[in-house]
Amino acid sequence: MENSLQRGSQQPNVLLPQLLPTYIAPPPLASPQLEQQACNSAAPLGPAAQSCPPPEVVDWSSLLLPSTQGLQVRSTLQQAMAAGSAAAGAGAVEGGGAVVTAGSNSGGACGTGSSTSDGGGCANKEMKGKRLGGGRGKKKASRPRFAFETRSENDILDDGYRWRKYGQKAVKNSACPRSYYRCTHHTCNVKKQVQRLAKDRSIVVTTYEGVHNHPCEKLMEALTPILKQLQFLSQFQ
DNA sequence: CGACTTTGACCCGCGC
DNA sequence: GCGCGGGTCAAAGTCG
Repeated sequence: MENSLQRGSQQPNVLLPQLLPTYIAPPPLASPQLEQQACNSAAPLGPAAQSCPPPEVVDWSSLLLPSTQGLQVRSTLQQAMAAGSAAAGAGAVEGGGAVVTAGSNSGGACGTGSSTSDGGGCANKEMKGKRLGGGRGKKKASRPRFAFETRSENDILDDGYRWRKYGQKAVKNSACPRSYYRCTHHTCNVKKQVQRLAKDRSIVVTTYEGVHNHPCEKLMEALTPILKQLQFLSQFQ
């Protein structure tokens, strides 16, 4: 295991734009469509992929710029998102390479697809029996969900929230495994899927599902001093 | 010791 | 009805 990468804080040390799914309520898409979009963007190989417009490609590194440029991009993306990503096709924000550091999520080969018989891993297969009561599996939740692409060397975008990985799976027609993350906040049930494009591994497809019901700690941290400064300065006007 | 990742197995929806 | 594939669970392992 090489989870020596981002232990404790899956986030890279770079604070990505907080625009993400958070309080910009993502447009509730018709779930089937959305799912398909997310699907297609994640594994655009199938024939159906053609019918689905490509999601936005965002260069996070540009968003990190302290200048207004970053803000511009943000607003652009926000608009795109607000415009209803289902309609997609929205303007693609694209840029050069990413500056983001911190190791990628390794991932790599895992029990692929329909569970390879590896022999390693789970020692006690008895736990199979235990699991019977867990009626979860795939539930087509009609929660707000949207996907977008980012160009980054990082699999995990630091959107200011903390995520816990709860699964990884190889996806059909894609050489890259898909990782599943869940917001670590107790009351928050937001999930996200992360997968690299098979044809262009520099692009990460992130699919968010749900809306955070709690403030973004990092955002608040970052904004607090600024707000204080603004308050202070406003006294002299 | 707690938080997190890894990873095989399980569950279930959907297409055929 | 069956099989496939995606999504989730949870034990085990790792790390700070």
